[in-house]
Amino acid sequence: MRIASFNVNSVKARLPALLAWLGEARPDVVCLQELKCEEAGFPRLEIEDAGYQAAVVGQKSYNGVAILTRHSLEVECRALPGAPDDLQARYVEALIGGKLRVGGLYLPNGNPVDSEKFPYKLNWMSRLVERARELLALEEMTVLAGDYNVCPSDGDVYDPIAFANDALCRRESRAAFRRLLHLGYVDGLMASDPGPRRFTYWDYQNRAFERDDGLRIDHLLLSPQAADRLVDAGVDKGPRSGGRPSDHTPVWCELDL
DNA sequence: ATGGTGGTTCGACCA
Repeated sequence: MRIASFNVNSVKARLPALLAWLGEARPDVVCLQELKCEEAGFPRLEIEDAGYQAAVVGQKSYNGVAILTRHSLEVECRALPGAPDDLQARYVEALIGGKLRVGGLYLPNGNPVDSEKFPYKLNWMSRLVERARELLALEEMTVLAGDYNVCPSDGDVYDPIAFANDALCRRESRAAFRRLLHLGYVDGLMASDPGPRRFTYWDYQNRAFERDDGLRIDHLLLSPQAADRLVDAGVDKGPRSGGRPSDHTPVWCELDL
């Protein structure tokens, strides 16, 4: 079972590239972020023609997440618990094939750090830690996949000094990410394929991709039951290399179920 | 020193 996360930066603008990648990579499950459309505008027919069911949580213009799968799909959750007045479309959770739980998330960016956006990010992360704790108690195979907007360490940043005060690298952001690891979740890519410069995002500006000036901010966190089944993981730079790319590229892992 | 990219949406915000 291959599970991937892909921030598409508009599912409509990325539809040809997304369909091409689904056809080549044929993942069993894909978590998408930054759909930038409401559920009614999601290209459901085209995705279904490619062989995927979709659980979609959207909003106009910003954010938006989905879980696509070639297997059975039961939606468990359409928002992160703990803030019923938070209408930002950033979390969706589903049971895949009746045996794998997948949470797809788009964590707030948090910049600039002196605005209300940074405390919103930290509050969102606290709620994610609580949900992750609840899920751990179920003792299921679970994957929390998405754009975390956190570089866990300086090795995940092409220029750590320039990003030292960025919301993606701040001590508070990294501490909250580590709380997920301390609960017992495993960083799938680091467990299977560690090493420097495993970036998943490159800015559109300054030829960042060509220079490999990137960040590792897209992550797959595995519950112990899922981590015990981990056989491989990687970053697929193909979609970032093609025409009209997203600024992110997919990260994936394979579980032996 | 400035602006540099791209998406949504049509001025400005977000990343």
